[in-house]
Amino acid sequence: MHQWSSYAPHSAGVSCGSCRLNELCLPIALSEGEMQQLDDIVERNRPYKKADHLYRQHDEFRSIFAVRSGSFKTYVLSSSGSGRVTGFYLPGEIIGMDGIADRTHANSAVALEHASICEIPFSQLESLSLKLPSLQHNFFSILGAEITKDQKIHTILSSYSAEQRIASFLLGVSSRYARVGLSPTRFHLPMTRGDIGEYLGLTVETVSRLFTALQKKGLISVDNREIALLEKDELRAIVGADEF
Amino acid sequence: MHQWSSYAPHSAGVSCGSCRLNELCLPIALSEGEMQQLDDIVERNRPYKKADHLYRQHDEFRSIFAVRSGSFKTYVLSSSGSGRVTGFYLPGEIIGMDGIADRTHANSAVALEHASICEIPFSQLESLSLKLPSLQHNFFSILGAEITKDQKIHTILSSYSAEQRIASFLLGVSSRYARVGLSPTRFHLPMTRGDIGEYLGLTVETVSRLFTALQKKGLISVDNREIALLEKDELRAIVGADEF
DNA sequence: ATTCGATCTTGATATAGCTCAAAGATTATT
DNA sequence: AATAATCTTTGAGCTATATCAAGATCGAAT
Repeated sequence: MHQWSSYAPHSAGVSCGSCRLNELCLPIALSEGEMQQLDDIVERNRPYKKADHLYRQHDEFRSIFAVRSGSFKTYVLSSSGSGRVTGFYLPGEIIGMDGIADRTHANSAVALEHASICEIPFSQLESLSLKLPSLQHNFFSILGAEITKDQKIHTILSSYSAEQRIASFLLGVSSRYARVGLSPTRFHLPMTRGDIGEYLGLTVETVSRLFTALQKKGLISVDNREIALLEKDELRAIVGADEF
Repeated sequence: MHQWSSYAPHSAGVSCGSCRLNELCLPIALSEGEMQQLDDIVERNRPYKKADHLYRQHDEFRSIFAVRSGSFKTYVLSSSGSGRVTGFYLPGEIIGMDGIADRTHANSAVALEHASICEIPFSQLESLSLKLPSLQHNFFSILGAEITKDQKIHTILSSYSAEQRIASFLLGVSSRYARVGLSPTRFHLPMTRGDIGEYLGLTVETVSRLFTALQKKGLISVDNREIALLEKDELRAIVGADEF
């Protein structure tokens, strides 16, 4: 499946136990012994370059992947050829659950920048989950979180204005960066305006215009893909009270 | 949580083993002994009347539910009070997975008509899944299918025209009815045009107009909520080659 | 360093679907 | 059976966002 470079597969001495993301990932609340068993099935592949695919639509589903560094987008190709982005995955997040149900990936996943992942072969994860109740529980929670996230996007797409979508998107990225200890107010967007548009059901032009508009209102500052959230409360107000 | 009428809880002699939906539900491919163990944790509550809630947004998550008969919708209330429908659930489908991640339901679920369900307490399902590999496997698949379904709606909402959304919706309902052995070409819609609109990100008026338009084109026939799909291939063509 | 392709911005115009409005049909309630 | 409430349809006009177009900027590759 993967071509191995001279890169040592288990380079950087990385293990779940030593990973700074282990409290956000599959091993949450696992004992040391349990984590070791999980570690034994995790494959730490070579890093991915920008535009490398993790898997492609219709590929056989074999593993789920935890993003260790960098970022990915998932997308589907419509018959007309134009893709639609279905998700963005940042460090500490899990990709590939779209293949569980029918053993075939429903999306393609591609790196947006240099990135590294932990590959967890699904059949081994299933077996181990039978032995480690906390692991089974964690994995159920991760699947549940993906469901909740997707349903939230459903609400966003079915009822939010373009401005609300963009505000909601920026706040979402902000809290996802915060989760892994990065700044919630200044961050780099790894995806293009076009990607954001496809994800939110808007055109590139609308995304660009709204970035400009929010900047003119003083709510954010935009320097190409460097974003600063200057007035989070006002962004929240745009989205509507409930969120974030 | 539930008020018990004089209705006998395990009425109708129903068990997973005797349920005509067991090949579409949690017990797929379970041995007789395994099915019996699952049966022991399933609670078959009194039927629900139209507008009865199965659970409400923010309720503590305790169980998932399999629809035995009738149908439900799930929805969220926005701060502005207007609800947005997040899903419809027909016989043989599972509701409540929106509560797994943070132990609190993200949606409300309400019966669209007289309906009955099987309640499966989640903690018992987790315990039993540790003992029955096939059950764990099935539940992973069901969660995965929910994820795949939600991502498909994402694509629909982010890129389809109103006509494509309606065509896709009707074809989707059709195949869901077919799955439980009902006619894929003539069926009753349990939800209002307004519900469909909220679900698809359209207004009632647009939904109504498109039903009329598709009828005028001869692709469907509409008699209030009785729908007949007359030209499935043309509906598929509207949606775009790939689907259904 | 230069070039080429990709990405981003901004403007002008078009349109799909929304909003407002009102009447008709269906379903629930007394 | 009558009444009320909800749901559905249809029309007319409006607006948010798409489309089309053209420059400007960025960044990867030579």
